[in-house]
Amino acid sequence: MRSAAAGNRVACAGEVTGTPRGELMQIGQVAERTGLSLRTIRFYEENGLVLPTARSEGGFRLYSQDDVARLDVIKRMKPLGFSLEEMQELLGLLTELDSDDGDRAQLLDRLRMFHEAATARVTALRDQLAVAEGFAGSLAAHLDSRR
Amino acid sequence: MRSAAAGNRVACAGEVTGTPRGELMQIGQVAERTGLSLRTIRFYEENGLVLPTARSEGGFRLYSQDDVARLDVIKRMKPLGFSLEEMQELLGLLTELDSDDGDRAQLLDRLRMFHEAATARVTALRDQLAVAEGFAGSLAAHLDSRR
DNA sequence: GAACTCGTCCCTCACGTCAGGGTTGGGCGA
DNA sequence: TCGCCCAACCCTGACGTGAGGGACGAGTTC
Repeated sequence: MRSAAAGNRVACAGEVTGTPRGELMQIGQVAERTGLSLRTIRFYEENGLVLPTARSEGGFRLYSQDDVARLDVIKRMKPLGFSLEEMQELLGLLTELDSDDGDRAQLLDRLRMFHEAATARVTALRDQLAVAEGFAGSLAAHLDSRR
Repeated sequence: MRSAAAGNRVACAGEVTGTPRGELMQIGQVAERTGLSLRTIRFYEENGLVLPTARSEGGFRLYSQDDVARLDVIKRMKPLGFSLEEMQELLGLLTELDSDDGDRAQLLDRLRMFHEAATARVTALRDQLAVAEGFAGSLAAHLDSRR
């Protein structure tokens, strides 16, 4: 299905491979880079998580390198089981901290709460892992005894 | 919410604590024991995972010790991310193996496949945990540097 | 009569999937 | 050089799914 060769953009002079910095890419390329599905990327936009930097004349979404970075952050957050709403808040928090304009102390406080939630989720994940390992082990035991 | 004290069954003579073996309990007690919600237990029944051993005259679900054991198995499977359908199959498999009647070799083969799937899910969980730890760590780093 | 349970209904979340149509840009004929 | 075609890509909108959550009015049990 995915025919990578049939790109509709000819390589410019000096361009070696992939998309050069400063260029915008459309959703398919972003999906390839991030490993997210088109639907997922659009869904994140619907929910205000990552808005494409631009749109083409005809309405195609055009993403910058920064947009892709945001998507990567989301991808790294996912195993923590945060809701989209929480991810949105955290993303906003991080960009606000980068461009210092808000109430620094309050921002850091909120960030600390996220960190607490994250570590809590990590221990929950560890517990889940232990249960999972236990179950897999008991399956193995069943197999051994019934051989 | 969960009022443990308000049991609607009076203790019989000779009964010290909890529900004695051989007795049936209704859904609330089962929920307490398993840590599953009433809704979840009913949902599992709807999907053929755990049917109550009996019903009261008036239609209350009545569960045996074995039923509770099945629910516990499900609870232990959950972190592996199996679907309800898969859990149903695995439960059936196990009971078929206990009461030996079917094609033993084939049953064991299917069990082996479950074991493989389980170990695969375990490694996936480990990966997720690693990502989660990484993210939590980067949050901590952010906090440190912005202090 | 208080606590418990029943079945039924709609709600949520994070997407998947389908349908039907529009856009992009290279290539080709004229 | 202009126009058109075509494949590949993309759009919106709507409905479906999995695993339950929550509420409700009525019935049951003790």
